[in-house]
Amino acid sequence: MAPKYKAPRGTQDVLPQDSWRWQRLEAAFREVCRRYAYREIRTPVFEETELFARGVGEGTELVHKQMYTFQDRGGRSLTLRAEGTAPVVRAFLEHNLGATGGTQKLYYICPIFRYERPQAGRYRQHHQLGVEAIGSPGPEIDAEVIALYHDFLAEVGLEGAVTHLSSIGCPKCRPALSQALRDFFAPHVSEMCEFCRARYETNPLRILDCKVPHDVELRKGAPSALDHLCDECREHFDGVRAALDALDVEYEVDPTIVRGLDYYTRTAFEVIHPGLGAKDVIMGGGRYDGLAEMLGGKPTPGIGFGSGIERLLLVVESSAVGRTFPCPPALDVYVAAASPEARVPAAALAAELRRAGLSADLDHTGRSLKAQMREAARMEARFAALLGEDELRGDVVTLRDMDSGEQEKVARAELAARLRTETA
RNA sequence: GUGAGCGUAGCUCAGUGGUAGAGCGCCGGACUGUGGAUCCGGUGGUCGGGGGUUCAAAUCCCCUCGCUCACCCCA
Repeated sequence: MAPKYKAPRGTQDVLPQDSWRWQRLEAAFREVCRRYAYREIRTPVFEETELFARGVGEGTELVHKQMYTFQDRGGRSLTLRAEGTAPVVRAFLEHNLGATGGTQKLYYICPIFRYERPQAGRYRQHHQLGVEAIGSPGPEIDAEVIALYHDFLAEVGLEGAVTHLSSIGCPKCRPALSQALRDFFAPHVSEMCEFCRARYETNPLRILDCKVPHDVELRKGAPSALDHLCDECREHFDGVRAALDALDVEYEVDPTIVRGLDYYTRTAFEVIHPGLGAKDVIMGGGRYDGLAEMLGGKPTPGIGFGSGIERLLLVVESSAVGRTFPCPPALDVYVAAASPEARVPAAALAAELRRAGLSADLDHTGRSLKAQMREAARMEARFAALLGEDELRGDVVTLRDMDSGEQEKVARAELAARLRTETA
């Protein structure tokens, strides 16, 4: 016990017995992105600190105290990717991806770093899969992005997720909403929980997101974010709803949705999956029409989402989907040496089978035949190929079906072809 | 950043002042060339780390690190 080194706090190793789930999830996402014609973008794992500070917002919790920031040897301030959208928009601007006109549709699967206290479904290094559609202001693209995610969940086989949709307005209509909320809550400030009293000052929208029962009571009849949208934002929101209906995407209108990053405008959405403790949001996203301009580019609308892979896997493992996920790949054949003299020929046989496209393994530690057979069973090998004195003399192998226990002698020259048909 | 619970074998855990244990796993044997069943044997721990109290500490006290959950916030 007490090994000298452990993975840093809030990070984790994905071990071989788990990594196949990651691969399965990522493959499903790539497949759905392919159908929707989103193409992968890979950005650096660190960026100039300024990118996040500017793009995400100086006053946000994320920038204020959650960034992994360091100085490199040249004195530059760099920050591990704290969030998925700003780097993608930076790359979009840097390489002038908008030059071709139309919408740039991009997806990513990458690690995200935030200095937070870890808990269920929250890590200092976690991984997100997400998309960004840059260049289109219309509500149709908002609906497409949400539909893509729904199709992804269907591809994974996950049920029970609920999409919450709202609009948080634009810089033109948001001040009116904040003022309306302050007016409404002003008589009740002293009754509210300590956090909501702070929210009243900093961001009254967040009072709508509070879970304290008394505060939930207080906000009955409170102004809704959706009631104070300007005409353009209202029209856009209605357009998103109409497009979602046309695409047959189910959702709930939820005006309590709040965004933690400054760049969000208009459409905001979250996908919730219940039964995972306090962290039940598996996907969050929205529109960011002002971001490109904030980063020094020309005004370019955009929308996207990020979804936490660790949380998705938590949901998958606690639901029936775990059973529908394909099992880890079984081994085609385990080559067992019945005697020390057979070990080198066994290695040669394994190499031959591998070159024929089969997955084959064998013992490298000189264990007994019994132990080799145990290992074959543990690895869920479809077949075991036994090689001993008799087999070497007759240029054959004893082929054992690990499920039925039946075995027979097969000419070595025919083994690969035989196994290929049996395991096809 | 705040609060609570927990750190004993690879895993799950028992042991609350007196020689560190069980089950599972792993290795071997019964079956001298054959897995998943059974039985037998074996391997395995600076009891998270440091300091203190005591004749004696896994056990009591202090500090520290880590894990877990919750708050804040978020994927």
